[in-house]
Amino acid sequence: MTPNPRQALLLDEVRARGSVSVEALAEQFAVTLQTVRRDVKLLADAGLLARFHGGVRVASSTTENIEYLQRQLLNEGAKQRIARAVAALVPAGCSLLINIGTTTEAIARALLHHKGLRVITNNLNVAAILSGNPDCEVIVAGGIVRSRDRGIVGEVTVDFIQQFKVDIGLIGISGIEADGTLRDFDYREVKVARAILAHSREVWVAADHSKFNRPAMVELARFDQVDMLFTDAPPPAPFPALLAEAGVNCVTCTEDA
Amino acid sequence: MTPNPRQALLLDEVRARGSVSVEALAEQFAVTLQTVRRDVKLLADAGLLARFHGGVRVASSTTENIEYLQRQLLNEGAKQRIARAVAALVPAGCSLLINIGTTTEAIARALLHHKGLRVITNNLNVAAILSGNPDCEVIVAGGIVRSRDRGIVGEVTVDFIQQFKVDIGLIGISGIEADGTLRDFDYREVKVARAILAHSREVWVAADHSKFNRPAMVELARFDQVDMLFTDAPPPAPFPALLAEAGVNCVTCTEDA
DNA sequence: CGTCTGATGTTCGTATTCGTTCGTTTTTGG
DNA sequence: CCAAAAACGAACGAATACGAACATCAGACG
Repeated sequence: MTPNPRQALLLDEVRARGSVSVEALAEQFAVTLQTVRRDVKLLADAGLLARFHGGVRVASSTTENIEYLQRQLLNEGAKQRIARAVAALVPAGCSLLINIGTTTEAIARALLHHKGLRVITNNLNVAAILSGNPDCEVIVAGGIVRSRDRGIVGEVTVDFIQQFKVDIGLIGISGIEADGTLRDFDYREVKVARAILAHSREVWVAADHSKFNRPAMVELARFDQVDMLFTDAPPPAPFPALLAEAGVNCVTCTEDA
Repeated sequence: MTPNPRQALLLDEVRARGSVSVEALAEQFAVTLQTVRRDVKLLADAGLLARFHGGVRVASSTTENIEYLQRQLLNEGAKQRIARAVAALVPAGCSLLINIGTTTEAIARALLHHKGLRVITNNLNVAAILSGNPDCEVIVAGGIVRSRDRGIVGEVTVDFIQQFKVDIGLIGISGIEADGTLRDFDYREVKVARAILAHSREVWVAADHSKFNRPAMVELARFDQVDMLFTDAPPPAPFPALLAEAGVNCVTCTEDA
């Protein structure tokens, strides 16, 4: 027989939240744990989901890359709050450029039910997540896939992005230094990010509080190139002054928003 | 067929609500469960609805991922056998072009532990799967992502692929007709597949037995362009003769291999 | 008026799904 | 390294859904 609607919803749920416990799924669908396990086994056997002890996650994150998985779990709550805040401000029908980062992936999940978006990305995970939104045109940039985080980088990628001009450029960032510079570790990724900055009418940056004062090698941009900054806790000094001076609109999504 | 007015209303109802239980439909139209089942069977056989145990939902037009889920569960065993056979013949360190299809995804999983591969693909799932292999350089083609199966298609994609020349072009296929033509449903995907054919030194086709004599719209290639064909059951007549004539090396992976 | 045909209701045997229980495996915490 | 706790998977049974066969009824048609 054809797949159960519950199984389809389960798949959606996992894709929307990244990873869910068996227990949470059982409660949500009002069935026993055993039934959830049966559904989950079916979907996992088909390669649509990946199981782990205690729960299940999207198959696209089935990497053996421990480091990346850890990063993904880090500050999960904060990322989701930031993602919701960003999604709330993205109007229907606009065009976006989204780059690499665990935060931007959370944002992609939060955009799953937006209408009429056009998204260009160099992040394989973002593309996979948003392809689940039938009302969203997803364009993926070509190039070499980094196994570390499934980002797409390289000369070709930059060239590809330069064909477009979008409403909002949405970038995650590795570090924000006290001199008002946004920085990242990989210069290839920085090249892509710069291309995104140059081809967006507005630039939004998403960064949880751990990124402030975190050193990173390659300079990506300065505050005055940024229009909005989303974070989960008030930035420490001297950032508020710097942000104000540069005219950055800073959105802080605290715990109880 | 004479479209019963009740059946038309039933169809409307299901489309409006996404999915409805048989019981609810019986109550709504004041008929017995059995009658609803008869209607539902009729409409499902006509491909207008999809049934599941306990109810019915809209056919995959609105929720396309369901259809994909179904396809992925279909012939799972056969796909895995084919995938293993293909993987066994792929030498270490070679370059591959892999296109869209559930079978090619199974192949990607079977290639997870190969060494030194270089893979170019227009399939987001293949790219995601193989990015888990640290010993594999994955290059993804840029372009528009089809939400249906996460394939990447479009002019840009074709251009992108034409930059390369690889050892093996690996393509999945929708239908193989008795006149020796390989066919697919989407002409955009066919354009990509043709580019792959043209830029591979060798062409391998993977197709489970259900693809033989399955009609599809757009001609992709002819047997004489193919070097190897992988399938899970001996091809019916007249295919063996055609394959031999065209010089195609046919690998059959039967149940107990 | 009788019969035929097609649609619907009824009954019953079969198949599927889901919850429960219990033994096994994995994880965790000392 | 061992033991407790949690999670998993297999097996069984109850509830439910399904489909086939047969009965019933209404309208068509000679």
